[in-house]
Amino acid sequence: MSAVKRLPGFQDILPEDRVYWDYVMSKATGLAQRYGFLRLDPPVVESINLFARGNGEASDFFVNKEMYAIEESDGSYVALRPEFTAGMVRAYVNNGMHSRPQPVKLYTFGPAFRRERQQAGRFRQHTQFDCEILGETDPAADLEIMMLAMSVFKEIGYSELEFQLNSTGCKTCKPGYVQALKDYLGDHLDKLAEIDQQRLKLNPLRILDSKEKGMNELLAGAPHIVDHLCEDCETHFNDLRAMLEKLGTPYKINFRLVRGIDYYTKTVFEVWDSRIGAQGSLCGGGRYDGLAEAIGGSSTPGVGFGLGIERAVLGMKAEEITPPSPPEPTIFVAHFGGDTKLAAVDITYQLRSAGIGTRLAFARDRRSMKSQMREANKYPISYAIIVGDGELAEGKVTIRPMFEGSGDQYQHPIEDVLAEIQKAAGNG
RNA sequence: GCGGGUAUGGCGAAACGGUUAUCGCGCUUGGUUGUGGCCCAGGAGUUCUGGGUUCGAUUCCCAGUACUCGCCCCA
Repeated sequence: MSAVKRLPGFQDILPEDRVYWDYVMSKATGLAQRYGFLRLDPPVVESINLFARGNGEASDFFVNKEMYAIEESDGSYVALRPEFTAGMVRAYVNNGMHSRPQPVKLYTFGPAFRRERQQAGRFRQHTQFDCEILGETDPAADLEIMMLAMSVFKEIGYSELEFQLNSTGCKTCKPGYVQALKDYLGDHLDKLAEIDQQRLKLNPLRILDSKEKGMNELLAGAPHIVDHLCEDCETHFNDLRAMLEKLGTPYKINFRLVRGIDYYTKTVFEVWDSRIGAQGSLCGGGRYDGLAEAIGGSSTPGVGFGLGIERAVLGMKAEEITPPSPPEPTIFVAHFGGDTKLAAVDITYQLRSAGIGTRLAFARDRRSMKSQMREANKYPISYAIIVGDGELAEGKVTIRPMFEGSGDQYQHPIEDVLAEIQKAAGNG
């Protein structure tokens, strides 16, 4: 029988990779806290309605949107969350967080699921760092979200970062723009790929980020949404730009950056690694002033971003950023079984209780000292404590320094081993 | 759902239409009785599966499967 295999699109995060993850997560957490965000973890599973929201037949929706849906015994559907924002807003609404000081600034970490085919950096289970500011319309909140997103990468050590920025308008001005875009593309139907002709009917904004050939040329003459914004959206956009410029933060207006669903409003942004170019999108976010209402809450403005840890780690490796190594035991305790093993166990737990990382040699029977020392040598051990019959009879153990340029081994009274190691390790 | 690429021991590679398929790393055992890193000797691999071509295939062809990259979708 062949071994059970990991599901396609899912991954095992091995110890060597996990240190990258921990690094990203510690930087992100530290920044979020410094910005005054509080952690809130919504559940992994939510009602399908949270994500489907009146988009016609729910089953079509979650099949089309590659969602992991589970049928309950009463015939209703629940889903593994495909993203965080909806759950965060639901939590805000359900927990009456509008009665807290506004805005409410929240962050979280966790897995999200999309039933999609695997490609570079995209998995069926991916892990996100997510931040939201709820209950605030000030573009300074948009700025805060953007700066927080970029700062995570900056702190990790990314060197060439910039924003791609656009506005997606609001229910007042977006329809007018969509019509203008449709009119323009309708005049050039013959130049549209089949897939884009489909999109023209279903979701014309998506044509803006089409990957079909010739789109750069065709879209060069297309209308830009920033020329179609209503007064409110235009002011918001300009205020945000003024703040970015005040901070000297590089950004490019990218009229092809869009959101197709209508509860998205105003700001849309991505953080790009400008060295990688068009494929360099590291994370994205934006404003969604219509979402709370769409899920049945009272109108609450919101802005946020989600950052995929996998993508951040991939970039770290590309940038050759090495995360710090986790602490490892520096003391090794070797023995020869029998009474020496009992003494070794005792010493090991004395050291561990004192907060000293210690590795005990395992051996069901007597094990050769060569083998034990070879084991110790595989780890960053600075002192080996050897509990031998001879020393034990005299109430002593051997302490053998193992770091480079260390001195000779020596014997030391067993009852004083902890103090001796504390002293030696303090100097070493 | 659609399309491209790749499939050799834990990992990275090599080889050839034909006797026991090679190397490095790693793992593991041992090198006299209680001691690391070097060195030496030994140990572990049905060349993804199933067909086909052939006297004979790991090597050629086909299918399947897996992995991978891209498209669709991206809240």
